[in-house]
Amino acid sequence: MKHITMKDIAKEAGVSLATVSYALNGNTGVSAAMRQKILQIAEEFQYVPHMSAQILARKTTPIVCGLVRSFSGVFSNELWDEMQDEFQKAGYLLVAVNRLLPELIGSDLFRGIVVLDFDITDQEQAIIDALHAPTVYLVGTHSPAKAQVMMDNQQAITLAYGELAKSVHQRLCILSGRETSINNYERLNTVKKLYSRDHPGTDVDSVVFSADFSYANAYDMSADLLARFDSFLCFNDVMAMAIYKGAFEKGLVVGRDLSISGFDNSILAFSASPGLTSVGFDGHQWAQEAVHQFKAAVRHGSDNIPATLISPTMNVRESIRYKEISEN
Amino acid sequence: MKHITMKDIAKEAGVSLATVSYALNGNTGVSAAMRQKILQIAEEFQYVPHMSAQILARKTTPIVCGLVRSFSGVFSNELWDEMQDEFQKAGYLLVAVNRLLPELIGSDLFRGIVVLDFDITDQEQAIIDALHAPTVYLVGTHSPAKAQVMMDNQQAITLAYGELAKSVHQRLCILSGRETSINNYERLNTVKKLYSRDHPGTDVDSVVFSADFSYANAYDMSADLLARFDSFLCFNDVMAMAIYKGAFEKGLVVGRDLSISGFDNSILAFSASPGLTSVGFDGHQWAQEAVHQFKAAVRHGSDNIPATLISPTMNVRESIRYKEISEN
DNA sequence: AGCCTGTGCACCGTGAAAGCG
DNA sequence: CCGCTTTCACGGTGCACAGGC
Repeated sequence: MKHITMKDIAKEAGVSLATVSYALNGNTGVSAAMRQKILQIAEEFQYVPHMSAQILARKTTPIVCGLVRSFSGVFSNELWDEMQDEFQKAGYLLVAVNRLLPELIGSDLFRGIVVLDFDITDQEQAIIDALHAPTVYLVGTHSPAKAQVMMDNQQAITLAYGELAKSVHQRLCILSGRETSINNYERLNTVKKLYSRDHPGTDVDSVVFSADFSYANAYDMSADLLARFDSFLCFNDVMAMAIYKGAFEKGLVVGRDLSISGFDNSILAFSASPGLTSVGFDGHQWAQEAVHQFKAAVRHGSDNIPATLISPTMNVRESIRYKEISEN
Repeated sequence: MKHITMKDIAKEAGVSLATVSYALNGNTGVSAAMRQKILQIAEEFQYVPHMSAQILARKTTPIVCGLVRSFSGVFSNELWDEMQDEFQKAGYLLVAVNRLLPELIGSDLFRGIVVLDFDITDQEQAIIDALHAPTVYLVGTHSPAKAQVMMDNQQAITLAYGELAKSVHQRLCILSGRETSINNYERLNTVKKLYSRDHPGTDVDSVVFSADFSYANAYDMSADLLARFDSFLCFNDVMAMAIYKGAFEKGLVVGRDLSISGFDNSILAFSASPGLTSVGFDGHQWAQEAVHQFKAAVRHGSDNIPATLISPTMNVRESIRYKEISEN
């Protein structure tokens, strides 16, 4: 089962390798008739270019490495699909990798990197930086001067906070995530300001609890928190589900006895009972911006590219019990 | 920012390219001292082999293409991690792609394919078959003679059925998935036999409903189904969550007024309230078998490799209300 | 001459076989 | 046989150039 090469096509067409190359690549220097003939033979032979040889000869590659470790949070199937589409439209091929293997990403196989995941460690950051390859971060990085497409955490958490403010439940608990996360930092910073504005004189830190974005941690804290609070601003959907569970076990009904808002608008949010009100981000827009940034990084390097912010959308479901509004 | 090549190392070490090649590849024909020197220089220069050139020269590649379209079902983050680990141990590098791009998979860049997803279309199947590349299916294929690592659907659905049989709720509804799915076929076939055995004279088909593995479909049917049944054998967790929602909206409590079992043991199952009893599969074992099959496919081709079955595990949570057992 | 069509060949980075003291 | 070098092949690219009208 031999692989078809340009040589086979050249022999069949009775021309040289160079002519075949020109014809297949759409370059000038071949007559329309000859190009047609060559393309037809290529089709007939089911010719597929040898990617490695192309990369070697062209000294560039269309393959983009997507670093994605977890699919359970905001990086959903939808975003994954959108990313593939958008990169493909731009002439790239996106593949996903789980781990930062230097032998892979340092090997000139990839045109660049899209970091589609949370919380790159310093060590991983160092590996990426050492590559000097076009890199786009979709999740926040400690290197602020890099190409980034961030969610607008400030706007998003303001939306969530505002939604809970309309609730009958006013004993607010803020369930935050991992301290090292940029997203967490931005959200926390914003919500602290909002809380301090609305509750002058009270200590914000007394209502902030960190569960590391983890279900298990949030669940462990849930019984205690539910005894003291009735309104929960969760920094991701997973932790919100843990509060659901704690409430369920106490016989409390979400959306009646307490209010919750989530973050990410993941599959958990709409499949929960009752549905979890959650802020999310438009995957299509995100993907488009990512490709846009990537192109810029390819042209000018990853440094000093202004970050793009993705606007959040509020997905209202039934997890918040609103005040009765006296409008007639 | 020039890429370091073997030539640079050769010049630095004062030897030929071939010597560098031998030293780096651990081949004989180099003195221990020279090898040491070369390795040290490579380290110092942070040399990373040019993967494309390696593939071209070696006429083989360590990269394996994982075809994965959705991460929401049984193919979880856990399995993705396990796969990476196991393939890496075996000397391969796994990357994930969510679309069957002929220009990628036909390009000799990949050593083979691992189909990690559900329901390959006939067209996609034809593309894969035409490649004659080592291929392992983790999800069931209509080509039965191919290397496969399947979940033991028969045993799994028997476990789920048996668990529901212990429930106080005996008006059983079987919520099945997509008709074209092999997994669905196997599960349905098995459960029909079990049901017919236990309910002689009744028509199995009157309790089987297909919701295509989809949340929306299952939700649309839920109100009707809940009026007629109180025990739900769901062929995936997503549909089970839709029944949760329908029950919630009717004021019914899962695990008290009705019983449900899921399938996949996904994040939905343990984060649901109450926890969803669900059969799952050990990701580690699955990954190990996949690599084992892949190696066999590399050696002997993908045809006529006996399929491996992965045993299910039953994860009991609180979604089933059991009969009181009079044991003292 | 000037334009068009097609060819020869050096090159990419690596690996393997053959050669040589 | 050891230790190293020379040479070629891998598949494709694209420049420089040749030949025809």
